[in-house]
Amino acid sequence: MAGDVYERVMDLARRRGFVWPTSEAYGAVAGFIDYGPLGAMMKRRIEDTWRNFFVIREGFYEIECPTIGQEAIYVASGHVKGFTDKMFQCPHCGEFFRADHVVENGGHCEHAAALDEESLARELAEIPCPVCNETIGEVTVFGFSLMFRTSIGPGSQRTGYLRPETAQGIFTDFARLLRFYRDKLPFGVTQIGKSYRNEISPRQGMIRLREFTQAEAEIFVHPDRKEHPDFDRYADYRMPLLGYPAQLAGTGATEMSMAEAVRSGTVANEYVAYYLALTHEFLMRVGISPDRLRFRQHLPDERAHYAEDCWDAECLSDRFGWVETVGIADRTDYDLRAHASHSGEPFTVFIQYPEPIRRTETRVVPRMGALGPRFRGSAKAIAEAIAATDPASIPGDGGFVVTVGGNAIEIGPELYDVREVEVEVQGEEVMPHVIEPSYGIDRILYSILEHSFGEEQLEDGSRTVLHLPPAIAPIQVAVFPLMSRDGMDGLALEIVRELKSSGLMAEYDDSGAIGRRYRRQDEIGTPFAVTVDYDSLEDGTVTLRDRDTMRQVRLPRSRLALTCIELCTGRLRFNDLE
RNA sequence: GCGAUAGUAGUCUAGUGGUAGGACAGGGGCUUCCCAAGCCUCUAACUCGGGUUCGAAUCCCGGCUAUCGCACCA
Repeated sequence: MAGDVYERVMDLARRRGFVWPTSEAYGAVAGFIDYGPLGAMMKRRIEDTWRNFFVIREGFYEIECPTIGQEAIYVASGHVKGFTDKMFQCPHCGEFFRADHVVENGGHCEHAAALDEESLARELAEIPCPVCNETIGEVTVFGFSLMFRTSIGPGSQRTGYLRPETAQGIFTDFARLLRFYRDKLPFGVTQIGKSYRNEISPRQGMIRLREFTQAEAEIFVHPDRKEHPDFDRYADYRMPLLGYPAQLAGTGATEMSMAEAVRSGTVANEYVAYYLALTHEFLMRVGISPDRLRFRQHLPDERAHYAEDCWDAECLSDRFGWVETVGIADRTDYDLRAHASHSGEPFTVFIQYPEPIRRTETRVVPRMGALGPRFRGSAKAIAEAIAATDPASIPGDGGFVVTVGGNAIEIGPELYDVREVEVEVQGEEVMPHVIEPSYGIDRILYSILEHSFGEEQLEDGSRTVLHLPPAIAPIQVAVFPLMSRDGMDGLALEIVRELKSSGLMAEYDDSGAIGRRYRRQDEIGTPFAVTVDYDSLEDGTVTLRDRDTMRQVRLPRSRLALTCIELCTGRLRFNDLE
């Protein structure tokens, strides 16, 4: 068969209804895909497995925010400014360039990224084009935003953006989420949904999409307590880690336990290590092959300046090489701090001390008995101003001036006392740090297809198989009558109904020879096939066939549904039945 | 985005300025059958738009998509 693995996998995906180009009736659009019947089913199963890990097991409730957000959110998050490239087109040769890069390389300016469009255009006028070498001359510099922009409501009064990541919804809901979790750290919140990036030139199939699905968890932790309360679960979990020193030295990944990884400083803290291991377990569960999976630490210049540590789970693709499918970062308090300063809301948690801290402070205490008669209605405001005065700023002779309502008021020593006061501090406001595991569902789904894709030579011919885990396979059980006569078809249909009512996705097929039907199901990854034959009519047994080994066992129909459920949930393996 | 190349049933492919053919897949039947068997039969295509021409799937221009190279990839 022609083509590389990517081509053969995508051909299968199109033909059998996993993924195809969008809106082909009008010509497809690059960077957008449609999930067909089997793909949508498989994607949902991946998402449900993810929910099982993060929502059910970790207890991080899922929320759902709009995909359109008002401009202020993305001004605060830095996307409006940082997610834009200033570009221009050479009027002579038509090439597009990053304006700041050309200006910097032209030697005219050292920090061109800080210049506005007009200044960049002025600088560019004198510079030769890097491609055609003509002096650029008069040119327009425009911002190319990777965010899709839209307007909210009639009259285009309000700018909105399609979210470039799901995370911001969780950050902007922080105060309500904190209350939901009853004001305690740590807590985690998840969201699965579409995000949008207007990529300049998306050309890697499902790998770089303009609309894609993210599954993100934001875990809010105390900045000084990055020991994971459940770290024991993964302390001895071993997996290969490719830290940045190893990348710089050109050595390979080192296998180590998570406890060792934290102890040796390879991974910054227990939280990051915990989610590295959880991610490893998750990816294997959904069908990523462990020998085509690695965890790579970001190099210091690759990492965002605020991130304390950042790792990517990368899946090996035959065509694309190592593809980033999951990012796990300790983002510190960067996001919450940004939203706090832009919104004016606190974005902090009040952490009560185990014991209140008592200390003595020197305070200026107003004498209300003297202030009241003298200042009457203004006395309260003046007393507050006096109390707020720093005792150290009061000159030796005792008099000072406070400003209340724009009026300077002379305060004599008879109006206040300076004395030692005992104060009790119950706790402090803390801005949590954020641990963020962020999963690219589309890339994971593609990687699973590629990793599970097999073309096998058999004694008589060949077969194409997707070795999908049963929990991910779109269809779990196929049911065939050996022949569609003598009541075998009726019995098979009855079995399909029974399996479906047990919650399994079952499919009936009586078309063509039995071998052909097995092949059809192999190709879409259906893990199990049930065949109804003449014996079934006699004694009520059926055969159950395993996709990967092509072996069969015979079992009574009465045990079929439960057996299939146990096989699909992994409580039972097929060779336990043999 | 720029440049090069390409686009024929679901898939692969033949063809060429004058009737678009095959294989596989798919549907219906026959066969009665446990790993793509056989026979009959049916469905189904020239990427889209414009131009040249008596006539265009074929030649020209443009769009779209794909592949490759360049640029881009927070």
